[in-house]
Amino acid sequence: MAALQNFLLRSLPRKDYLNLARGLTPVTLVFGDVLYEPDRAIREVYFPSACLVSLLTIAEGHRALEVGMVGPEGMIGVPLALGVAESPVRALVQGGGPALRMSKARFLAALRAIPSLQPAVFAYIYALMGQIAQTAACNRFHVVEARLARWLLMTRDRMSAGEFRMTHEFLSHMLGVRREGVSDAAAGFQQQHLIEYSRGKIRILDHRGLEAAACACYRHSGKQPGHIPRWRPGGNQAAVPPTTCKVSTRGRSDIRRSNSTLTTP
Amino acid sequence: MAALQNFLLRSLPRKDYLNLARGLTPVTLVFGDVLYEPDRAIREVYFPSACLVSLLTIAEGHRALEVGMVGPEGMIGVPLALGVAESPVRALVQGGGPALRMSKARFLAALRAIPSLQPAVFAYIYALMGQIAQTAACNRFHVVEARLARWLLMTRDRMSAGEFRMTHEFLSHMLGVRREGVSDAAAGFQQQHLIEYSRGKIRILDHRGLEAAACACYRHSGKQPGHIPRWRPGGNQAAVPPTTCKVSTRGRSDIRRSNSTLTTP
DNA sequence: GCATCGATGTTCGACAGCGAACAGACCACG
DNA sequence: CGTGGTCTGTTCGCTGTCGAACATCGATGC
Repeated sequence: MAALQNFLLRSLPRKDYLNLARGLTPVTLVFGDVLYEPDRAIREVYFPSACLVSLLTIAEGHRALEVGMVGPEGMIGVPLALGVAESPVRALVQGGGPALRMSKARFLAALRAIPSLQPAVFAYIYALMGQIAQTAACNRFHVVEARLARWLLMTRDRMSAGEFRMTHEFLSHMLGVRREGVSDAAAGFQQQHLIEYSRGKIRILDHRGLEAAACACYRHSGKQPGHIPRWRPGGNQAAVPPTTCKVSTRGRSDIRRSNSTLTTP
Repeated sequence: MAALQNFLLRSLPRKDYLNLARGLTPVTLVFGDVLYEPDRAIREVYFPSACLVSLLTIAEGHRALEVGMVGPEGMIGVPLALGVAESPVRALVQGGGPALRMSKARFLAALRAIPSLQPAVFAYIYALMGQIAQTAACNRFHVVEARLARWLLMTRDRMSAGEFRMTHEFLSHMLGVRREGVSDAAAGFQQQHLIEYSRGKIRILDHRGLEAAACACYRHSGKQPGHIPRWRPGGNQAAVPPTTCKVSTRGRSDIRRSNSTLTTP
């Protein structure tokens, strides 16, 4: 059933979910809808089932820039869980589809009444912060082509569909580049038979090929929208040794050096 | 007293602060210390008094990039408040100075025991998310010079000092550019008598001049570390007709258009 | 004072992305 | 069935940043 397609909700004990469900209204989000505008009041939250919402920030005099992507793994409206009723970003429906909506009041009440909800939302907030940080670096360092590939794959994962409506113009707003830059990159992919597109429709043909063209960010934070780091009371340092990503091609671990000469005066 | 220099703590009722203070240990953070490494366990939290910690993300094969800056307005270790005991970013001490430290266990206990603490931390998490998003756009769109000016001003505000130790090399890691790019921009500022520097020391001479050279991001999310910034996207020159926000220099409000043609299939 | 190392200055070619303008292709609608 | 508007292709010069290499200058320790 569609209601359970949202991973965040699905992670709750069934009893709690049923409890919560009374306040949930199935809706269909439509491409182009703006759910939140920066600094405007948040009136309801959304749990995407098979749709996709972009979080955008806008720098004055420039393009918009996507800083986060919310699909069935998360929810729209996390600031409410932090006690703030506005959003720092614009939330734009980017792939239409079914979602579950809940009013602000009901959501706040549910946070108090249903003990398993808050931890789930918090874990998602944590994951979202990581995603935003990762996206920031990606947007700074990687070329349009790699970012486009990453974006297409992430969208595909969240929409569970290999085809979606999306113009180059629109994409340029997500990636923070010119429309021409998107067209260039897309044309390249089409020539390699990785994708095909026409007038606002894009279809992914060769998923693995696209993955090869995408930057590593996709492998790190893109796929597997469902997984969220678990908190172990004991602390879990042993588990993950690496992830300390190499810093740059030329050794620059100097940044960690103890710097006897650079102690603050 | 130095302990109260942290705005987050100072926002608590005095009684709660005194209660909390028993678990706080005054420490001096030293330039270059790494408090957290991505995906490693968080063992304690820090409340900066007059020091500065950078949150860095690392894209593989590239430079580091600062995505957030924490001074006396915030704390280090917010994931704990979300029930997660690891950090998605590296936390690097960037301006040494006094801070208050608290063990993970005590902090978690305090969150339960002191009712005013959680809302304060949550409000800060919200502000931090806004800052990260804003920084992402800034890093994407603005030239090195403007970002350098912004960075210097933000650092000055948080360190409450017009002079600090900082090499161009180090700065390049914060801004995500080459060292030479920083040197260029800095040389320009020095020639204009906005700053002066030598061998790892930078002094701000003309604060207002720097502000003029900085991107608007500084005015929107940079200064006034004490108050939770009501973050506004880019310009907000008064009458931005609400939901329409200008998207780029050339009219592009088409992004919101009702899209009868672009409804998902 | 001298050696050494770290910090900064300078230069080179290369290139990704920008801003602007225009042309062609395709679709929806009248 | 044509027409208008949208989407995509293509071009131009320009600028900011990159990568690499090397030169100099100043502080620090011997």
